[in-house]
Amino acid sequence: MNDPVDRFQAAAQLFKALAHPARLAILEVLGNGEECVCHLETMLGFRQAYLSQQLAVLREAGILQDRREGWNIYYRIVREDVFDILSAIRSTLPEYNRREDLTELHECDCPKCKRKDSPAVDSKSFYVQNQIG
Amino acid sequence: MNDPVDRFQAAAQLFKALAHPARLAILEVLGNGEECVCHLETMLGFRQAYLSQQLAVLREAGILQDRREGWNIYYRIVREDVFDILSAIRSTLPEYNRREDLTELHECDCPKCKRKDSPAVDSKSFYVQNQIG
DNA sequence: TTATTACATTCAACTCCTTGAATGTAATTG
DNA sequence: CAATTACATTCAAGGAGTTGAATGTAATAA
Repeated sequence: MNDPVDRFQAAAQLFKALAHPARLAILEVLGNGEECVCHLETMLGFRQAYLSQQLAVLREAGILQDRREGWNIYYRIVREDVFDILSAIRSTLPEYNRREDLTELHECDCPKCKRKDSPAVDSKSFYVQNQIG
Repeated sequence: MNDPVDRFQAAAQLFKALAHPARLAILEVLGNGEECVCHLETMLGFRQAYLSQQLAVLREAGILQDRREGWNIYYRIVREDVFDILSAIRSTLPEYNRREDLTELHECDCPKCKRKDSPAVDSKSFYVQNQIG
C-alpha cells in the first residue's frame, strides 16, 4: 500500500537479522574473511546445530553467502553495508572493541587452519586492518 | 559470564530497537531535527497511543530523548552512531532514499509548525543537508 | 477548581523469535 | 556399496515482541 512504513520493511528485516548477540559474534569473526563452520564452532563454542541455525538466519537475510569446498562449507559476508553498520556501533560501544579473542586464540581441524601458507582471506579483509590493526 | 556473546548484548539491543519499520520511519523524520509528538502523528498517520509506544521503545533504548515545552513534548535523536547506521543502509537500500514525503508534505497544529520564523532545528540537522539536500 | 490538551501507560491477545533435541543430507573414504 | 564427516533442517516448548483498547497523567486555560 501507500503506508509510510512500507519503505522501511527491508531495512527492518536487516536489523532484525542483526538483533542477536550470537549472530553479531559470527559476523565479528567473519569480518576477518571467510571461515568454515567448524572454525566458527571452535571459536565461538556453539553447538553445531545451533550455529547452523544462526547462520541460516544471516544467509536468508542476504548478509552471508556460503561456498562448499569438499567437506567444508565456508561462509563470508556479502552485504557491504553491514561492514559500515558494524563499524558505526564499534565506534560508540567500547565493549565491542576487542576481537583478538575471537580471531587469534583458537584453531580447529579445518583445512584452512592446517595450511598456514595460504590464509584464504576474502576481498574485504583489509577492513580489519583499517579498523583494528 | 565469559560467554563470547555477552560482549554483543548491548549492540543486539540497539539493533532490536531499530528492527521495526514504524520506528525507522520515526527516526527518518527526526533525522531533520527534533519534532513534537503531534507532528509525528500527522506526518506518519499513526494513532497517538501506537506512536507513543514506539517512541517509548526508542527512548528506553537510549536512542531518543524527550523535552517538554508547555503542552508539547519534543523528541530528538541523541545516539550519534544511529545517524551513521541509517546512513549505511541508505547507501544500499534504494527504497530508503526518499524522505521528502516525510518531511515537507504535512503540517500540524503544533507551535513549531505555526511559527515559521524559528525552525528550532537541533545540532544534528546539518546531517540532512550533507546526506540529502 | 474544573475542563481541556497532549501525551504516556497498562493490559491482553496474538504473533514471531529462540533454542534444545532429533533427524536429514551432500561429499568423501574405503 | 556402506561408513564417516561436516553441516542443514524440522519440530516443539517457552519467551519476547506487536498492537488495539482502555485508562492514566502533567500542563494549561477558564
